[in-house]
Amino acid sequence: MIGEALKGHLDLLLLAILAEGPAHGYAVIESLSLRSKGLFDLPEGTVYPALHRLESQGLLRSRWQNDAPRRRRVYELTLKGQRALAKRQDEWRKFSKAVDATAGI
Amino acid sequence: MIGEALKGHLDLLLLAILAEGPAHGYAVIESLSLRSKGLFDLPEGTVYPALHRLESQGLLRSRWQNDAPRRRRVYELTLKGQRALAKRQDEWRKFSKAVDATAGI
DNA sequence: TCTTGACACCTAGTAATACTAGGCTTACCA
DNA sequence: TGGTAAGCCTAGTATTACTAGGTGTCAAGA
Repeated sequence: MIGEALKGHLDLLLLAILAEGPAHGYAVIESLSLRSKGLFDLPEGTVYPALHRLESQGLLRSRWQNDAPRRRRVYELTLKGQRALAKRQDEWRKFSKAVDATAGI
Repeated sequence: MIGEALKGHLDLLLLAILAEGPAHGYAVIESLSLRSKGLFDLPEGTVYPALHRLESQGLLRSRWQNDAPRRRRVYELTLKGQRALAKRQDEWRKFSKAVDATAGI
């Protein structure tokens, strides 16, 4: 339902969720839905590849958790990821302010 | 400098600019830059195809202006475009609110 | 026992879209 | 007369979210 709107902002959301503590993919999806009150109800095919991308960029680190009832890959922010989050939050503030100003919001 | 952030929101910006009155492409580009204080400094290759797309969707109507010193294609909102703008403004408000809530802004 | 559904992960391919990089013409000014 | 700004255009590219499939485990109910 959100169409193309999310493009370029998903990374910010994922990093922000994981800034509150390590979590596995499925939990991230639920947090996104919860915090956005259902607006960001993202399919797994969106979130998992994005997490892989962020990890390959060094913004996240993951490990397999074997003591859980089911196998889970738990992600957490790296230092680089924390810095990237701060930068993206700042960019988002500027961006949304500029859209507001331009679109007459 | 805005990268992928704009994806899915450009239409809103263009419709909002043209809601203030008819304008030609080049002027739209300048208005965008001005209103966003330089953040939305978009290349022509971004704006012209987008205007064509909006026109093909029936949200804009264009006519060639021949009395100007140079030939210009002047765009204006259709009724459908006005309704689309209102809808997209509403979507943007919800979207940006949800990002704020999710990203800890 | 069998089946359903939630949990939990994955990937190949698709569609949409902003942008790059070119090209064209006309007017104006030094 | 040569350059620059105004003004338009499009073919191709890269990125990215999503679709649509797949795998397997576990718990609860029929």
